[in-house]
Amino acid sequence: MGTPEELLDRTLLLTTLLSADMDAFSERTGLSQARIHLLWVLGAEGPVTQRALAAALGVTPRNVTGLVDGLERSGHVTREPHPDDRRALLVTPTALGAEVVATLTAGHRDLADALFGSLSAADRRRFGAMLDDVVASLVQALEEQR
Amino acid sequence: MGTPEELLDRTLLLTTLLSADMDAFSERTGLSQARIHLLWVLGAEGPVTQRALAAALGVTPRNVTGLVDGLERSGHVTREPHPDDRRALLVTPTALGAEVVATLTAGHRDLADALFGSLSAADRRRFGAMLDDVVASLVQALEEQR
DNA sequence: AGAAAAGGTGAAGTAACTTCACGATGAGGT
DNA sequence: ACCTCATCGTGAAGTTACTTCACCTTTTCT
Repeated sequence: MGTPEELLDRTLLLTTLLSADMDAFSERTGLSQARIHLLWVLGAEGPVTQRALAAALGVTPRNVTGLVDGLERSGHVTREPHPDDRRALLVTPTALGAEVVATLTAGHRDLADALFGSLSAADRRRFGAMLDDVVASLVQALEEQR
Repeated sequence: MGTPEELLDRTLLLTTLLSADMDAFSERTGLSQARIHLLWVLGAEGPVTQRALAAALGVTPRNVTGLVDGLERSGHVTREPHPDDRRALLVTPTALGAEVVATLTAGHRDLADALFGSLSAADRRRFGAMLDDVVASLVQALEEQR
């Protein structure tokens, strides 16, 4: 109990569970992970160009075209002309899209409370500090192997 | 600093980084995530039927057929007849496949050490305990919302 | 022996990705 | 003004990971 590998496995278990949580949301809304992710970014950044979305999502611009196509069909976003640049389009959430975003952020908050709300402030600080260390180690490990 | 939401965000960052690490491995080996996952299970369980793989991976048996097709083409596994059941096939790693599995488990160990090796035993225990609590909370949250 | 269940695959379809080519617009230098 | 070059989005074509449904073969159960 408490070996590095056990900790890693438990962390990986956590990631699978988190992804299960997202899948549940996905099922409830009928939206794919990719489209939810796009809406999430849209909620954080407000109306943006597809190019910006591609950068934020880490995918090619061409792929964003397809995702926006789907979200437009399902009535979650619209493509508005960019006021200053006639090449660009501003992807904008509709009322329905904004509603999903609101549900999304509410779910995020609820999940955070469910997971960490019961911890004492001191424990949260300790956990956060350790998490930071782990993240830093991981970033370093990633850079080294490249 | 240290609010539940910040902790969740940092945890999500950790999952992103872990997935980046897997992507890096994927790139190095030229194998997709799905095929690596299959090989990983194969490494843990030894030669098994496709049915068993489907259950372990949480996908349909039909999908496993396709994944094994790919791994067979790339020379990582073979389909051996099952000694007791002529319907079934035993997916078996080749020498190349076994090598990838070995690299995989070595990478897993190295990553665990890189992330948690520098922590004191007491810290590891504390972190593990908190991780357990968080996982338990998450499991409960998942059950409630269903 | 006969029915039902289990193992694997063909066929067909969806979604998320990619690269490459191309048309339209914007921006900078001369 | 003009030409070049970068940038925004999309059509075309292809890959991979998935799904469901139908089907054949073999095992298992009564």
